[in-house]
Amino acid sequence: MQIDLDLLFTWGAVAKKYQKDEIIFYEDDLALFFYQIVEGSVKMFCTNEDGKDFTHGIFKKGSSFGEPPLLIDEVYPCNSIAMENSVIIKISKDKFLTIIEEYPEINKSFMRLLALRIFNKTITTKAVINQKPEFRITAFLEHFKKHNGNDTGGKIQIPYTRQEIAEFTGLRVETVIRTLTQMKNHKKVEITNHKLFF
Amino acid sequence: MQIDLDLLFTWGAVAKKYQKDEIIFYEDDLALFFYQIVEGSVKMFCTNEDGKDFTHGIFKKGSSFGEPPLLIDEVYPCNSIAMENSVIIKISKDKFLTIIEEYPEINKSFMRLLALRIFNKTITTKAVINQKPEFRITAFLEHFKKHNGNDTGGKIQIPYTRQEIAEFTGLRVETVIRTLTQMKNHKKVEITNHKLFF
DNA sequence: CGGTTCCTTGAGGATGATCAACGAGGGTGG
DNA sequence: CCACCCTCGTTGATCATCCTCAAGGAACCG
Repeated sequence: MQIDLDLLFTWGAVAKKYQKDEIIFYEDDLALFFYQIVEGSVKMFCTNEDGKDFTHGIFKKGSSFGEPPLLIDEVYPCNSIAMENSVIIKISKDKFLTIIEEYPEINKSFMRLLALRIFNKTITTKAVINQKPEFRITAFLEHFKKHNGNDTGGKIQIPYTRQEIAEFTGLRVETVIRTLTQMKNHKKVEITNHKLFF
Repeated sequence: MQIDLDLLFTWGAVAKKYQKDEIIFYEDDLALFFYQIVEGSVKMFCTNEDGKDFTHGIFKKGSSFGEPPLLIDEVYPCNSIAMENSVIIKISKDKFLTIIEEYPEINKSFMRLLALRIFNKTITTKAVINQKPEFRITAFLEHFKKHNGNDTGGKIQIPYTRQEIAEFTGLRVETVIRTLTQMKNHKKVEITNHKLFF
């Protein structure tokens, strides 16, 4: 979703700069603000006791993130971090809740956004529950392509490192590498100069 | 969420009986109706190519289910099945969308429901991504207790079979059994007469 | 060209899945 | 009341595979 910036500022929002790798909020923080990315990108992730990160999602310019806990007086279930130098607009929970009550169009598109998130999480869960690495990776690649692909049907480059793919799929780097090598041999992906195409 | 039954009937909803184990909708069906349980309970699940089921959620009397695809013109990502003889009220997508536009209170509580679903799915994903069976099972048990527990802090009986726990956690029955036995030895659960307490 | 980050490979081990078999309980019908 | 069946719980042995640890190579950038 994208709420108009002027509208947000009218309601008292402020923009804040975050450096690359700066944490925006931590897991277990109480949710107090609505965040929308003006410039840059943000990753939501959590770390388990083994020190292994899992990426719940990446949000780009124009997207909001971390809204669900606002509506149910909950704490954040994961951390969020700026993946590059970013500008993020924030507005207090109360004002955000007022905005989605006052503007029917925003209300509708926000509701659709939530529905889409649930839908995507269901798909992700289906993929991640599957033990086979190739299946998980393929699901991730398809999801990426669906949301970022040109519709020509041709292969597109995947702009993530093996480590990042590992964090998206809940696998280890080495497993990702070995699985991608197999997939390359089976012509399911292309790898040129270590760059991955799907 | 619970929409008032009279209201739903006023808008043209109809109630339908489903036998135990009857499928309500299939994965990949286009979403055309809003469903709310009047009597009985419903499971959303999907089956992977190994024939292993994963349970995405169980919905009880008073709950609605399968709403997200309605809002985004999508197909269902999983199947739904009546877990017992049930009565379910259904109303067309268009009428449902009108209702949530017309009634601010319903709109708000529906939005909160969606937010809660996202929140819970995030928690579930965190648990399921963790390879350790004990962690996954504990997360499941805690989730169950949180939503069904008396607040006395005492142990409650878990009304699911080992197979059902396996389907909730993405593990195999034998693994669930062995893990539960270990947890019993470590006093993390109680097992009396094969009944499980947490 | 030195450092950093990312990619790759190999060997070994841990562990969950799989397969097979049996036990336990509850309900039903004779 | 008992025999039977059906579902659920349990156990053991074996297998497949992902993770782990360790090492080195390739690309990129100042």
